[in-house]
Amino acid sequence: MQELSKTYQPSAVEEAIYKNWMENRCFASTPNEKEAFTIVIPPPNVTGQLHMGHMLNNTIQDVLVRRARMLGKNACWVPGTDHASIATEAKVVGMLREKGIKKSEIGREEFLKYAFEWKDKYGGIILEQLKKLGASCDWDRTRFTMDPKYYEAVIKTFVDFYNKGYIYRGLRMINWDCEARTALSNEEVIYAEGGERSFLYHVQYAIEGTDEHLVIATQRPETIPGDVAVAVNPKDERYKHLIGKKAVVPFVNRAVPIIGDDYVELEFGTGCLKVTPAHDVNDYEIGQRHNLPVIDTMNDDGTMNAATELDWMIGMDRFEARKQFVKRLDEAGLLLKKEDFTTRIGRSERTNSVVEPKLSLQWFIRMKDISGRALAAVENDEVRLHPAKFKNTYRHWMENVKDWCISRQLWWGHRIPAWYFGEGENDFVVAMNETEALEAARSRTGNANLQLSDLRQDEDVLDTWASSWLWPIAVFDGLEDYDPHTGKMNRIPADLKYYYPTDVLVTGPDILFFWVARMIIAGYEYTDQPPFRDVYLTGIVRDKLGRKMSKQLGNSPDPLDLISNFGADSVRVGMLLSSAAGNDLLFDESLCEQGSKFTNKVWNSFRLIKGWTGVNEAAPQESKDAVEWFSNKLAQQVGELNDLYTQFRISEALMATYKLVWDDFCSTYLEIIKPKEGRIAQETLDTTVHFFEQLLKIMHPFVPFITEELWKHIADRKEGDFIMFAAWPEVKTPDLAMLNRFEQALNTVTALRNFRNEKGISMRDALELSSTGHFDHTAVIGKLANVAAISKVDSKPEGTLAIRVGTQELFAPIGAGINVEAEVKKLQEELNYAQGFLQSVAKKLGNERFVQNAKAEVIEAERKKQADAEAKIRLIEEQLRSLQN
RNA sequence: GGGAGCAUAGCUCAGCCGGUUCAGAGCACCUGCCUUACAAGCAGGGGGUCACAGGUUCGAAUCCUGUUGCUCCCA
Repeated sequence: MQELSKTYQPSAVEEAIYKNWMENRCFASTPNEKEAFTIVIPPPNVTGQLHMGHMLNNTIQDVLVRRARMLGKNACWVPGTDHASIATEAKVVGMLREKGIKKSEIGREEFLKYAFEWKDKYGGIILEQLKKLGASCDWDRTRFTMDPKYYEAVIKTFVDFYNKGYIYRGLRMINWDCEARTALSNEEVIYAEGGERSFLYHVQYAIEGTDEHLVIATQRPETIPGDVAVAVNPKDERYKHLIGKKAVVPFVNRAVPIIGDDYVELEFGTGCLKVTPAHDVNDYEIGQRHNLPVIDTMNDDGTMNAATELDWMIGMDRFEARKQFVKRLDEAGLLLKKEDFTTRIGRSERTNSVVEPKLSLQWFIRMKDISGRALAAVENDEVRLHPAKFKNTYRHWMENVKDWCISRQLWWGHRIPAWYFGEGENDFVVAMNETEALEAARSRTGNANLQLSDLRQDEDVLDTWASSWLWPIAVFDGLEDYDPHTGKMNRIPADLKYYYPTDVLVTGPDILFFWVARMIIAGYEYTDQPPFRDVYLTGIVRDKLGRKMSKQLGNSPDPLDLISNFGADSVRVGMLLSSAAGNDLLFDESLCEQGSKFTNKVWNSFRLIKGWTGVNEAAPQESKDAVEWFSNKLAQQVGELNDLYTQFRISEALMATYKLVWDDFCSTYLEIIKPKEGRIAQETLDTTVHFFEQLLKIMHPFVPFITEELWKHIADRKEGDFIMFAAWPEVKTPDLAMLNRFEQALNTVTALRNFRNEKGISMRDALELSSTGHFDHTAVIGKLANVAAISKVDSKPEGTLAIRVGTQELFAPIGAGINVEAEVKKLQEELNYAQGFLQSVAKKLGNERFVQNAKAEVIEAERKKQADAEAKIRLIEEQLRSLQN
């Protein structure tokens, strides 16, 4: 290889390495005799762009997959994309609009053609971007939620659920997006933090047959024409007497009953509530309780309709209608008050349009009926959430789960397999395809002459999540042999059998209900097993000020820019530093800088080792000590790392790796064995290369590129010998006593370095020391602290200064410039502290109850503290005496 | 309105089934070093009443109660 540059240049190697991995099909997985380790990617939106959230999420997945591969498992990471019906349709509609084409004009078929073109053009982008990150996905397995097989699986489950009675079609209050003109699930409605500003209008209604009035309070006066009652709390002394009478709806002049209902809060507004079942969920429920009619005064696009019975209002947008209505109320003297009010306004996640509660005929899944096992699975840790605190959130949602509205008034998606043969609400059949539908319809109607042209398929498509909840199963074609007619699995596909249940799902807590919970439900429904064993919930990537990253704020760096600036390895390290599971990550580019400093450090340690020449001579003592120590340290840290990984403490695992490489290997081990002239004992060199290889392995999941590169260069490799397949270091039991002794030696080194710093003694000048005590690993101390000798003495020699290390002392000759006064002052302070400490320990030990109650080890530890403190005090006092002489 | 969670060094976090793993890590900061792998570096150092107030205990960052502040979820 060529001259090694002084700094690591990621751009020079990353692309070639990824290409090499691909050419050797390193990521491909097929079932074999090995244990499988499977992750399915949370499929990003097909039209999406890679953002920082994807970076974090996919880095974690890649770390887990790469480590599993090194543990000898058959690792399979399945990539893919989600059709994201509402988001994608909105984009395609926008694209067509720019071309001057209206969706309604071109019809369904034509529209879908455009949509697929769009998908083909943009659908692969995000996956290509993941390759830059180093993602080791099995690209051959790339799936899309609208692939023909996947599509069929989704339809199958619909038919199956319908057959099982879990799906029904009904008139319900749903969330309506007037802009996208589609229903939304509860989860797709978002509420601004802290609510939104609005007004509460106090409107006067006459009471029929009397001169009395009542005053209702409402935020939505434009819905007044849809009023069918006025409700008061039956306990409300102010209005009790009105119950049973009738109120007159302003302008419409409809007399509606005044009813009593506990829902009405006495303190809120005026205590009188207008009841408009068509336009408010709570009103709808009140209406149900009191058998009230429903008057729907609004069109699907948010304009008012003829049911308002007010000509001027018909066709007017709901917000304009509100203004006009208020104006007219005011003019009529019926508006008594307009007060500021903060309220929670639901907005569509996709269009930001104010969501309209609307009564609509939609398809629903009875969630309660199917979610029991999914709830239990998380409760009893069959599926483990990391961090576990999300169990609470999960339980709460599952226990209060509502029926799921799964129909969307869109074209891009899986079309609902229901065919209508008549005008009645129940004149439909659900079937896998037209042929089956026709057959079913004929048998239902008893009309054998019924033709396909007499049927019309439901225009709507399914909610995206009603397809992606099958993801962990469908990516393995798991439902191919499921028969929706019998509800039985005819054959379990080989891939499903081998890869499923998958091992880990890595995703954000924001889609815990949207997706994770539903996958668990679907998993049990179709496989009797959970879709995954562990769920790693990442935090949200925010900027360093803690704000969410958004296009509007422009505070989100482009991940690809980051990669080209710092290299993928550095960005990966940057993402994972301080991103504990479930904790938001306050991202800052300086984290990537830290990452590149790390890769650079690794690069340079490689350069150092590569520059050595092995010679056939005995290794010096300190090298032997260092080898023994580092091999124990490595054993200890491998155990620690394994432990951290099992707990999914990925960022801590990274930090442990970082410190092992930087502090222990580079700053300590290499500094000890580093030869003067580049000539090193062959034996030491070989061991060092071995250590380096072990370190490359444990670093590899975090920094795959540089480790693969250095793996090639640190030793001769055969073609096709990749570190990504190298065996993860074995678990060995470290010699803790040895580590401890060495640690003491390093403490001595620190004390001596500190001594040099304080006294201004250069590292170049060797120290001649003496001591009354015993020191282990003196050769190491000698090398790291440049100590010529530690000679044994019976007592402190004249003209020396004592350096305390633990309970021992080293004596150094006093140079010319010792400031006795300052030295005494410092010692005096230390003495005070030590005495105070001794006092507190003595007090503890003097406490009978402590001695009686505390565990033996604890008391023993306190005794040791006491002895150490006493020894220390003696030493300080001696030092003081000798200084003051 | 209901529920959950958090508050430890300037920043990000670990420690939280009570006692030498007890006050810790990384970054930032300060001091001194261009020591032949790396100044993207080396060595050393300072810095926290563990949000506040009570309580339990021989002993509390750790357990309990309350207060304050923040975050998230649900309605």
